[in-house]
Order: sequence, then C-alpha cells, then structure tokens
Amino acid sequence: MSEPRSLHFIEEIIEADQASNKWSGRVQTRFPPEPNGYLHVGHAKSIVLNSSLAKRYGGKFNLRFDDTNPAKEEQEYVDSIIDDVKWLGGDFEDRLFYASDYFGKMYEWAEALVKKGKAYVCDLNAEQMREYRGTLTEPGKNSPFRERSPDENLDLFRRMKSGEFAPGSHTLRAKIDMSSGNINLRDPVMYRIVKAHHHRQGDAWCIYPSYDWAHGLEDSLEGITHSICTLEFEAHRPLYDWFLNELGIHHPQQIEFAKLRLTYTVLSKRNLLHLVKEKYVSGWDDPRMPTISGMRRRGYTSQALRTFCEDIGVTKNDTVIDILKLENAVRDHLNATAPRRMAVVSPLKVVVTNWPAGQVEHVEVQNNPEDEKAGVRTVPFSGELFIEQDDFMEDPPKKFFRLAPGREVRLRGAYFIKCESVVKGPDGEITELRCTYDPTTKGGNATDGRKVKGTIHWVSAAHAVDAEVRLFDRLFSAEAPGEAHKDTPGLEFPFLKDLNPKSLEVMKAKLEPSLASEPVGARFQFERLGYFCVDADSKPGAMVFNRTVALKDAWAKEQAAEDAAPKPVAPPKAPEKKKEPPAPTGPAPEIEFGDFTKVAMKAGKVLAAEKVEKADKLLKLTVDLGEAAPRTIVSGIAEAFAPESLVGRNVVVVTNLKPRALKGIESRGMVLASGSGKTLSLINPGDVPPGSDVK
RNA sequence: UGGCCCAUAGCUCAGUUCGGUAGAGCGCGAGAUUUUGGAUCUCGAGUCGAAGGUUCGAAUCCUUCUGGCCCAGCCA
Repeated sequence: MSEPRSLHFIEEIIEADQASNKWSGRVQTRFPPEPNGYLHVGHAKSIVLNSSLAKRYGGKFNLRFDDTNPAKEEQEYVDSIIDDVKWLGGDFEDRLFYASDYFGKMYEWAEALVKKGKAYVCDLNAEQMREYRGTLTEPGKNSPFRERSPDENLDLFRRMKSGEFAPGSHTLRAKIDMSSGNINLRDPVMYRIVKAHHHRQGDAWCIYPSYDWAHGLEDSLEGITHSICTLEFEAHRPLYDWFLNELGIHHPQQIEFAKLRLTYTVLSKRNLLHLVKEKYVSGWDDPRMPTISGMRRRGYTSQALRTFCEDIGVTKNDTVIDILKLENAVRDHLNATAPRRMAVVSPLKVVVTNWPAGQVEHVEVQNNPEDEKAGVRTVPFSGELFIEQDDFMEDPPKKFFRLAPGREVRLRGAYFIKCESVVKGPDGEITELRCTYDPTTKGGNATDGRKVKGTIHWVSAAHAVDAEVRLFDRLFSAEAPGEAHKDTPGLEFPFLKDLNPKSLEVMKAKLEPSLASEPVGARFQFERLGYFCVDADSKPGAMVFNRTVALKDAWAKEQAAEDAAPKPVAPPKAPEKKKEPPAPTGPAPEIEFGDFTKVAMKAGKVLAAEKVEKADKLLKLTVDLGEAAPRTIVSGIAEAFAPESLVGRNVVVVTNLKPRALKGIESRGMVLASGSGKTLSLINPGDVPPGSDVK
C-alpha cells in the first residue's frame, strides 16, 4: 500500500470543473492516434491518463483514429492499435470512432465558414505559401487570393471536392490573421487535395482535412470535455478555439501535458518505422522495441506498464525518465507474480563423484518465496548436473561467494557440494567440475549448522530440456541516442550510430523439465537470472524464451565498480610518494575489444583535488574537460598522489561512463592510470587543451 | 531578437491557491537480514534556476534576469 498520491494538475482542473458543474458532471476523454505506426510507451502514458481519468470521474473514454492522411495510414496499424489499447486496459467499450466517418460533417462546416467569409480557396503553391507566411519574428503577407468573394470561394471549393484540380494546386484556408505572433493563426490550411486511397473511405474523397482543422471538430462531435494532448499542441489551441467559436459548436477544454521521454530509447514513429523498414529489428514487435507490442512480446505486463505510467506523474515539465524506472516497475510486478524455475544459460558440467550411480532424487523447491500460495514443485536431481559457468571461478577473489576449488556452495533446494577438481580440455578450457556432495545437507541445510555463503541454481543433465534463450539488452548504448551525432552533416538518423551491437544474445540453455511445454506468453523467474517468457517462436520440442528483464545484480555491479576505479591494496599512511615494490596484481581483467572501442577518452586538466572524507584511497578531483562546467571525478589514487601535486596536471579521462557515486560523491568519469597502490602512474595526454580527444 | 510553456534532491514528482523550521518514491551510499549477491528492513544526503523587493518570517507574493522546450508541413 502506498500513500494516496495527491492530485496532478489535470485532475485538479477536472475537480474544479465538477465543482462548478461546468460540464454537468460529465467527463469525456479520448485517445486519438493516427494509424501510421505501432503504439509505443509514450502512447501508453496517454492511454493510461485518458482512460483512468474517465474511470476515476465516472466518465467515458473513446478510441478514435485520426485518419486524415491516407498517404501514411494502413489497416495493419489500426488493428495493432486496437489490440494494444485493449491490452493496456483502455476500456472504450463500443466507442471506437474514425475521424474519416466525420468527413461529411466537416465538409459542411467548411462550407459554412466559406459562406461566412471566414475561409477562402488559395491558389498559392506550397513554396509560395511558405514565403507569404513570414517567419517567427516577421509577420506574413496576405495571399493575393484572400479577398475572393464567398460565392467564388464556394464554387472553387466544390470543384476541389469534385476532383477538378490537381493535388497541390489549391487549398482551402481559414481567414484569420497573417500578422499574428502565433504562426498557426496565419491563415492555416483547412483542406488539401490528395489523390490517394483511404483505408476506410476508399476513393470517395480527393480533398482531406488538415489535422488542425479536423482535430477540434472530432473532439467537439464526440462531446469530449477534456481534450488532453501533448505540449507541442499548445500553440495550436488558439486556432482550435477560433474554429469552434466561429462554428458555435461544443467547445472542449484542451489541456496539454509533457510527453514521455526515456533514457536509452528512441520514441518517435518516424524513427521506429526506420528501424523496422531497414531491418535493424525484426519488426514492430521486436522485444527490444519500445512499442507496446514489443514490450508485450518481451514479457512486460500491462499492469507494470500502467503502474509505471501512474508513477511518473503528469506535468508540463519536459523531462527524461530513467529507463530503470520502467524496468523496476516490471521487476516489481513479476517478482510478486512469476513462478520461479531453474535454468542454466551457459552450462558447465558438474559430476558429483560420490552420488550413487544412476540414482535420481526428486527434490522439493518453492515456486515463489514471495507468495506462499504458489506452492512447491519437485525437480529431479542426479549425479550429473549443469551449473552456470559464471558460478565457478578457478582463482576467485575473496568476495566471490560461489563455487571454486575447495569451496562449498548450496545447490538450491538440494545439497551442499564442494569442488574437488577441475577437468580441462586440450586448450586449457574448463570442461567439467568434479565435486562431492554432503548427504547430510539435504534440502540445503547442514545438520552441523555450518553456513555457506552462496546458493546457486542447477539442472540435472539427464533431465534437462534444451531451449533457446534470447537475452536482450538496450537497443541503444547511449543515454540519449543520436545526441552526440546530431550535428554530423548528412546523417539523417543519428541514433543509428548508438545502436548497441550486443542488444540480442542467443543462448543454448538447459532448463528444468517442467518448462518443456509452457504456453506462449507464460512468464517465469529463472532463479538468479531474471524474468523470462515463452516467445511466439516456440515450437513443441523447441522452446524459445525471452529475457524480459534481468534481476538486480549486486555482484555484477561490484565487478563493474572495480573495473572503473583503480583499487590500491595497501593502507596508505603518508600522502608522500614512497618507493615500494609494486603490489602484486591479480589476473588482468579482460574487456572485449568491441567495448574498448566505445570508450571515449579526452584530455583533462585537474583544477582542484582534495581528499575524500572517510576514504583513504579516494581523491575528489575537479577536472576541466573543455565542457561547459568542470566535472567531479572520484579516483582511487590517493595512495600515490598528494592532492596538491595533481593540480594543473593533464590527465586522460574516460568520459562516457555512467556517473557513479563514491562515498556519496557523484563521479562522472574515470582517470586513467597504470600500475596500482603506491606506484601508480597517471597517463599523460601530452600538452593538449582540455577536451581534446585522446586516441 | 515574435508567441507559448516550464524550472523544488542524481531522477520523477508533492508542497505555491491560503507566506510559518523543505517532503515522498526511485536511484546512490552505509548497515541488518536472507536457501535467489534477488526480495525485505533501517539510516544518510537539497544554495527550492538567479538577483532584488514586500514581510517579524518567502519555495510560496511582486519585479527583473537566466536557462530550457515548442511553433515558420498542403504531417499528426
């Protein structure tokens, strides 16, 4: 149970309207997509907002297709949108509408404005119209056709409708004010000639209403009370107001809110369409896509999506939401609901040498420790098992809690095992572990009360089911995809530069037998790995699982942190440099070459350096990187350098790392050094200005 | 040098109507607990964009400034 949240600004408006009886207590909202692509999370925010507002205030919610541009719209998109809105719980009952059904009424209203002298047929072509429009700071000029008589306009408009003119040759324009500070009011186009097949109207029309003309009318016709849209339509509101007032028809209140933006994500139909068309992804429903259908296929639940949408709030602040927030909402819901199973994604064979040959035991394992009612299941255990390759290290650091030579771990729900020896192949690769089990630890508890720190998952080799497991990572590796390349000339889709080459990894996994025949869409937690669901590509005997989202992984995080900061070993006493033999270093951590090339290194100049309180190895540096403001970087080099000796020095900084908090100080970047402990040396970029790229 | 909107913790938002000692969630850090290095629990951290004014007292009222966003499709 969470605290009841306070009202957001739209709810406040509605409550005020209810109090003043502005709409006689009625609340009518709508979601008005154009069927020119699949819906994405941004749309989810709007659907959830509009539908939940209607529900909360006892009103109605409509789904209406804004299908006023036949050139871009398709039935496939209509179908997918209906599915997605329903899946998200947007309950429009029988109120499924199409703007194209209103074309007749819209046309009548247009004639009415022509007759009133408030609209005229203009013969300017697109380029001329742009010239006449003026600029943001200069007023426009009146069209030479602006003063045509109502009769002439009516005749011309009817001939436009009857197909007499070529596309682009004439438009119907509202006669408002060519010198308005708001460009939308400079005689906007109401109708253009388009000779294209409409997905519902066929060839019945050859003039189509522009969005600006049509949209307010659609809302009016449906009796919408609160017409909720995104911020960019703010400047259009005076135009909608003008049309509605001139026509004297029902006038909804338009309210604008900030659309959703997410880190590591591209959210615009144009860009998503490009990813699909050029096959960077398998389709609109590729599980890496931020589309609703992609997320559904990936295993996201609609409840998690709705929780997320409620959680991010509704404001006019143009902000970017951390994708972690979405992932957390998904984890939260799945943690509570997904049955646990065991699956090994990178199998390493384990032979239990003291297990009775041929014996199989069925051990009982909880289905969900978060939910007693989920019950238990049995899993076969035998003398040949698979465990995760990552769960064994031949030469582990002290804080590695898993299996290693001579160390003991618990196999979840089964026994303690101890690694006695390692079997290697011709190239030195580990092919098998020989272990012994302790028969007194059945179920995972030692009768002598001894503890093991680690519990790992496993699968019996003879009983395991083979399956394909697809591990997804973010589609983009940059927080703001394309941002770093947006000024590159000739780059139409800069975000492609930030495509993550490792966003899909296909694994051959070993699953516990109960997973052999689960229906498409079924969701599970594979213990210690993450949440997974059965993909639609599954066939009998050839299951495919998608990883929806990984579990939070404190060990991986710690590893990453150790890679990010040099860790001196000996406790420092004096800030002065002392000659001492180099501290022994462990095996050099490896990073993949593909990752290495993504590291951005820049020259920086240290402006200030100070010791970090309660951390004797860390220095807090202020480094000029040629950016607007210097960065704060916390570096583990205090043993080798006195703070004052660093000021003014040039250093090499890795600039594109995720900010990381050390002792509560946010560190943005990493200073490159070689060696360790007290004999660390800094890498010098040479005498170059701060911000220079280091190659 | 037009119009409009926005600015509170790293992030998302309350608090502004009606001036009274800055809050929540997430993230981050520390600790507890644990048969998932998960989950859970405890604790920690802010020049309220800036300056000036009114006031006993300003995130809140007034003025000015700064920064950001959107708009010049016959797209939506």
